[in-house]
Amino acid sequence: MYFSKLFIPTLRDNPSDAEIVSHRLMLRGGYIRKVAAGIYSFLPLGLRVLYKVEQIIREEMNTAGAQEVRLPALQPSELWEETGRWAQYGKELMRVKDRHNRDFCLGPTHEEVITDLIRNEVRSYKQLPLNLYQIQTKFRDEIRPRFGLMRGREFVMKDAYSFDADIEEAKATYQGMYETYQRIFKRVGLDFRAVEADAGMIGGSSSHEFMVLAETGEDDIASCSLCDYAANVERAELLQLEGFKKTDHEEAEAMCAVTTPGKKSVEEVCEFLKLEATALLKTLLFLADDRIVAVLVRGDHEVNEIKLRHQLAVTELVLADKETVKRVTKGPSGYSGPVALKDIEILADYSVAAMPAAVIGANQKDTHYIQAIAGRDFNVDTYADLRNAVAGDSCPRCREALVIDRGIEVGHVFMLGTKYSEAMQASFLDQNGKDKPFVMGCYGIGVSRIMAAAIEQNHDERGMIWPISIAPFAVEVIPVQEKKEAVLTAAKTIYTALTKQGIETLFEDRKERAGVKFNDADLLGIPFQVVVGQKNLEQGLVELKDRRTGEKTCIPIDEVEAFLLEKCRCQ
RNA sequence: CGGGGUGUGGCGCAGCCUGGCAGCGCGCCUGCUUUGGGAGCAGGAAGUCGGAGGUUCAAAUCCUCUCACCCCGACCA
Repeated sequence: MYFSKLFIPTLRDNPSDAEIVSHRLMLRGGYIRKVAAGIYSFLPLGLRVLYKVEQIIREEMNTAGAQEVRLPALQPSELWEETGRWAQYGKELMRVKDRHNRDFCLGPTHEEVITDLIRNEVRSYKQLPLNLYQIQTKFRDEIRPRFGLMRGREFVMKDAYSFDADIEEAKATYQGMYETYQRIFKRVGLDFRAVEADAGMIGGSSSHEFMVLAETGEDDIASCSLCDYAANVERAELLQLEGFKKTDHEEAEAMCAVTTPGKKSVEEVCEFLKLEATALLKTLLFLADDRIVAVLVRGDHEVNEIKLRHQLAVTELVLADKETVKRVTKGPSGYSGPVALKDIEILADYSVAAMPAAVIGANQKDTHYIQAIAGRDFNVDTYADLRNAVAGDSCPRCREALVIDRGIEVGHVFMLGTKYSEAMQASFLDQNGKDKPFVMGCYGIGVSRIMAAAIEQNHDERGMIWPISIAPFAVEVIPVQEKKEAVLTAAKTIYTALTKQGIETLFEDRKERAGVKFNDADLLGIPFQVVVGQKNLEQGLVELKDRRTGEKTCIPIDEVEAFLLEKCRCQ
């Protein structure tokens, strides 16, 4: 392709509304343009990358025996009512009405539609197993779309759904998809890690996320420094600490009140009392379905609402508002503590049991208690794993220390079981003529997010550096001093030869100065640049630049083709 | 949803406090020169100052409302 013919509107300055590097570079390089918050147009270069990623996914999914379909983005509310998710999905679901005032939504995911399809068409175990996938635009009205393609309201996703006759087969399918995902992300050229995850809104029994390691990631991943355990922190199980002996209440000092004027937050109280956050106990009130519970965690820990939700077996869980706090604790918010909470259930994280004596809120303005001891000064109904893992916590497998990394979720596989098939009465007849619900799995990949993740992991101060498997072009041929007939002819010859070899090549034919071409080439991040210039050409040489290493080598002009063929093949 | 910030030619910004001809850099168009890392000179086109209302002789500037976008948070006491 000729550069001058392609629509590549590059920008010299950084756009003011792009913060993270992938967003900035995609805008600058003319890959995408914003239409509204979280909604983007893909320009020719961006679309080429998107297609590259899609193609890799297709090839691997097909190899794994999955079949591509295309389900509608526009979906009737009835299907969602069947699973209860019309109500459950909340504001994130983009809802629309047709002219007859009937409710529809723009699909954020397709469990309902696919299950409806299968229950209508599949009757017998002989038609199983079945694994269908699609690559399609999804719609989610995110609370806060951000970071360009990272979290959009409209984005491209590959979603697959598997149907098996029993749990064992479904597990094998799940395992197969897990391995397929490993291959996909490897081919795409990402440094990633598969981690245990919570199933969230999709539901199901087990799930794994595929995380691209990057500082700008929105998730925290806990992984063991010794064994291969890795999990999203919202999922990572924490063990009850062993070997702790409860302080002898008789010998311990009695609890007493101290004045802490205006000190509400953990930091303020710590600073005022000259204590570490580990000596404090936070008391949080939650509205869990229709009851109120109190949760205690150490000052430096955070309550994990997902774990709490599982522990309480409730669907709705929100932190209590200030009014509720006042009513229940009879004290102002900021000074809540467990002592006076006689009538409500009190849960505490395992780590609380290991605290000898703690500072707690006194349910009175400007007052905290010190030397408070669980079991003596206040009651704890249940100890459980209720907090997020932090660096240094023990690995649940081998007890070594966990480390925390940031990650971008690019894939997620779920073992759904019969959640959707039962809710929607999707069943088949087994060998014995018995009616059984399908055992399902579902498998998602954020296709457009992969683009962003790839840039987050592959860039320098000059621009993007695409892995060759998803680069919009493999090679860019750049003639300089192109007024000279020989230079232009030589460059064109190389371009034609490379293209003939099936190497996707961009020909920089613009009438720009060399500096402009070089800078734009580096910005666009095409893996190899072939620079054709007068001086080298006189000696039968051209310059080859590796965008990643910045290394420049002069090679004989008639070896360029073979050289690049080799490079493109082995990368 | 709460907090903070920003809207001025295509892009990046100044001007606003203290009201008085709408500016700068880059880009764009024409011409000449230049040509291996974002050229020089000359000429030129291009802006309802996010929108609505108000105050005023006069509003980008002051007031009110509103919309959009970005960042932080998601009630972590």
